[in-house]
Amino acid sequence: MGRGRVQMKRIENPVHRQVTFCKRRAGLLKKAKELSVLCDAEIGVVIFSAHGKLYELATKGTMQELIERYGKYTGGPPADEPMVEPMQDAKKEIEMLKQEIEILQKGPRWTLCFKKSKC
Amino acid sequence: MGRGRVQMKRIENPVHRQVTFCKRRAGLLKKAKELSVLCDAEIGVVIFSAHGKLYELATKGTMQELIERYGKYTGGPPADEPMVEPMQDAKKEIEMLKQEIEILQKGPRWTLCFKKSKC
DNA sequence: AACTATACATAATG
DNA sequence: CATTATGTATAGTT
Repeated sequence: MGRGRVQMKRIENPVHRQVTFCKRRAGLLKKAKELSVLCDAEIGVVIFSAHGKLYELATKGTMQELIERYGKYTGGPPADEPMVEPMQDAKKEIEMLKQEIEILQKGPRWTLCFKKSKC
Repeated sequence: MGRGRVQMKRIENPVHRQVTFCKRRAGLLKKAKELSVLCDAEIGVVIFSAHGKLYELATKGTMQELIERYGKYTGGPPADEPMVEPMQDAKKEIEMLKQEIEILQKGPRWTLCFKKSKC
């Protein structure tokens, strides 16, 4: 990619991470669309950001239809799985958010503020 | 890409199309995994080839879990179970922390500010 | 967000 | 399947 190599690990700087998320998300969806058109495939992409916002793409029909097709392919109606211990997840999330706040507060003010970003 | 440009239309030559499908499918899944790791996102990709074969990727948990999450997000919580007391507190705290992060991120209304000091 | 320098993906070959 | 020439994606910068 751009300048210098990229470590395949979570980007710690929140601003940097957010910018990368926007750019790469756009790139990924574009690639998915291309693959679908070039090779006549039906593709669905679902992305939940770290903060739980949903981004999606379904290249033919709707995501619902694709999910149905997926369900049929993998074998029948999905059995309800017991949720992972929600409380544990919550605590984990709280920790991460606190950490992020700390980074934001410490962090230098170098970046740009995209006030009306689509991301 | 490689040599020469690529028309964004279905590749007619079946052999060529199949090769491209394999390569780009691998590339797409790799990109998805990278985005997930770098930006801490939960991503699901479902690909049905032109001949109906399924390829999939879920970066956290299973595809089923992701589909469930998708359903909840888009359809709203159908029938919420009563939350346990500490769970409610946790949710509340998460909300507050997220709000704080948002304020911190959007905070200073700027233009360009490359200095580490306030502008 | 626009720009630029590079790393990467990949179409065409071998 | 390995190589390689080129077009893209995108990290860092401003």
